[in-house]
Amino acid sequence: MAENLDFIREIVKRDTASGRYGGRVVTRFPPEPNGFLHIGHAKSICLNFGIAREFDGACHLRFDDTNPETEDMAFVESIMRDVRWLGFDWNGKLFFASDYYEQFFGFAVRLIEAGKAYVDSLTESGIREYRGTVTEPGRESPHRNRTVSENLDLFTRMRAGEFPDGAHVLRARIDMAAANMKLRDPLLYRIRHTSHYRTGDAWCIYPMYDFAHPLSDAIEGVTHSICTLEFENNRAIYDWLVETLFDAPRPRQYEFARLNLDYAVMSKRKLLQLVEDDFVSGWDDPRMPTIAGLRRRGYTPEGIRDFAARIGVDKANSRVSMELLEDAIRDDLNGRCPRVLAVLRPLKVTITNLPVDGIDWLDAPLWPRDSGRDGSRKLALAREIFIERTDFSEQPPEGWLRLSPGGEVRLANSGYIRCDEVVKDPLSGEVVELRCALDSGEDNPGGAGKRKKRAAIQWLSSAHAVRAEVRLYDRLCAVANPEDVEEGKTFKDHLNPDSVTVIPGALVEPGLAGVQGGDRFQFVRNGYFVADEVDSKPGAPVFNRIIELRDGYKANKAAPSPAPPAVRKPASVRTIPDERTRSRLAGPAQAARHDRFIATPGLTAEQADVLTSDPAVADFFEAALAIHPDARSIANWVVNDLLRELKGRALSRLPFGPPELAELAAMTDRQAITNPAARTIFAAMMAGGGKPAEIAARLGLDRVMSDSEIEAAVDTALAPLGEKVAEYRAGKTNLLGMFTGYAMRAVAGKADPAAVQRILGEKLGQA
RNA sequence: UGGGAGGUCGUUCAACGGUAGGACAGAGGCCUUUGAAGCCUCGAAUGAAGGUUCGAUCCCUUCCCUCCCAACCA
Repeated sequence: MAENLDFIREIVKRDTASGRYGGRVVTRFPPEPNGFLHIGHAKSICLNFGIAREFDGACHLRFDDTNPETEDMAFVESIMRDVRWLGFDWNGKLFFASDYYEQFFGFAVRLIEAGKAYVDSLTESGIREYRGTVTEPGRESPHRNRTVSENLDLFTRMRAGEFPDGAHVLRARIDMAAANMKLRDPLLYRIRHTSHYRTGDAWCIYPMYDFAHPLSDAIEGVTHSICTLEFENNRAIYDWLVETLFDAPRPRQYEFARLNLDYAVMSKRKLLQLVEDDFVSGWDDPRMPTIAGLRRRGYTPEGIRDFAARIGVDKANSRVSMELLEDAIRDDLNGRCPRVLAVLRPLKVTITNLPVDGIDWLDAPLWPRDSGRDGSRKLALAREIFIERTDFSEQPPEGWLRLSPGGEVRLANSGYIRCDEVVKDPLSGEVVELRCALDSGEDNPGGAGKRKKRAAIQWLSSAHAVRAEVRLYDRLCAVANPEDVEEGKTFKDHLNPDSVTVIPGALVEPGLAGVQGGDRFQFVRNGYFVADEVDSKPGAPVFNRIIELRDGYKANKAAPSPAPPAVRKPASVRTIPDERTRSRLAGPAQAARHDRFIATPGLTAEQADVLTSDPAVADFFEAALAIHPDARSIANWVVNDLLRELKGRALSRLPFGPPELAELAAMTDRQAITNPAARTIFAAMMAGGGKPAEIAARLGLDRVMSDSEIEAAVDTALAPLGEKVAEYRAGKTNLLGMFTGYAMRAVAGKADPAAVQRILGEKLGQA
């Protein structure tokens, strides 16, 4: 397994090690069957199924089908196909939220019976009004305090179909004033007199995502429920439900950043628009970022999985550049595609020194030399051939390695041709034929020098080449971030009008006439191509360009990309305790205390702010200060160390009090213990309480090393680092930090850092 | 403006208090019967300010910036 795990795998690993779920790891991929999967889902699939695979667990495929209005069996099937194609298997763990409807109903009834859910009869807009806003608390619905029996009666009748859509909803009774809007009595059930693609008309009430999802996870024994960032606020509901309805160990939700790709749109809504407006040929159009589209485009599951691995998993919103995907795909294709010749835009070349009827059969390897793979096919070389129109230039730019009037170029797998004559259409002036002479192609060994460096171009005998349709694809969008559109425009205004180029008259080797849909090749110098699954027919091949080859020439000649817009760095702001700070203080007593702290020698204004932000913290500080009257020292402990630990718990539940902290500070200040030792002791106090002096004695931290002891320790630490020490002495002075780290570990907190550094400096100074 | 989550080379991910590293992209070079592939070299970052520490990308504080949340969608 990889050295550096992403934060989710880190959690899974920790849970596995601690036996939290008895060593079980169960993830799930839970799509709603209302559309096609896209590359963003692939990230999630690779994550969920990948974790299951790596930790010897299971990943369930569960269809989150709780909305009868949008879902369909066809989507279920396409999703299953796509997951399998990507190379994952749910091993029979196939589930549908709709199979849990009866259980869901039972859980809802339990919630009602416990007084934790109620039937609300407000209208949709009424509910919205009562919910409040992000800055104002909501108000309780007039129906919030219905009796249990009334709720039960209403809910049962909702199910029985006695009410029209929208008449009632079931809501969790949580907190209408919660700062987290999601917690303001979230809806659990709504009435929908609509047939469901699986349950038909059996139900007319349907559970909401926030209800169905956590329950499904818990029912299936999911351990790690991994979803995208936009569900962070929903986690509170998730936890509330699994905690009130299920026993430990409960599933936990973790969120990661969804994938955004440059030059692509990823939302189902937008993708649907592209299909409906006929901008693309369908969900599997080779330009679509759907799995079906990528498959038809010729992308490989291996390449996509490699891409998913390369982008990693994190919580930072990001937009991955297309190049990363393309590189992963190209990398995979490079190892698996035989090389063949194709001429996309043919230009006739007559080789004047070849006989009219003569044919040379050349042996041409299918794989590049460095691949180590064997295999070849015969290539016919005749008097009339075609080369790529773009491989000839009448007025070649500097550095041109291809053909030009009077110049020569190598024919792939053959010799050199020299362009003796350019034939043009008298009317249009277009070049229609080149008349060239072929020579053996050998350099003059030891002779008048080697030939000039030349390209080796693709070509095809006109009598043997087979016509093929070739489709070249470019990015769908003209801008990197189509989600970010200016006022009055939509993403459709930024679509690339030239995202596909069809070349009906391309030429390929005769061996490609009978390709099967899905066969992939590298057309030398033109890129990787796949025979189209749908349109390619025996005798009439159709190829999609999967991806171009990297092109050093084009890259060189490309216009320099415009400098990214300068990001304005925010001006730095100095913190000054001001009126705003004071207004945050809870009442005049705190304000008075704030004044007093500011006036206390050794305390900074900033510390005074922090100390008074919570009266309990201020109390703690003052109590400790009374025992060890060094304001600076106590404040540092409280502000830096105590506050950090307090993030997870209340001050009242601290396993020690102000006297212990004061004692710790005092011991440190009178140098009875070293600073590092004090920190170790603090950690021990946090873990289990106790007196600092006793802990110090127990851990052997109650004495400070002598210089000779430190020297011995430093020697030991430095011993295996000879190479690094040499580098240091050679001038790599930033290694000092590393040496200090090793040395500090060696003295285990029993030495004064200053002394360690002094001795270290002496040792390192010695040659 | 309430709550939540984020901010490391151009991009993306590492570094879990101890040498800021990889990949993609970029520049230069080697090699080459693919201007491919491969190989080598180089440039390039911790949002800001304070604080704690021998030492801070990492811990504390404040500020700035970005994203998410007020569907009977998921």
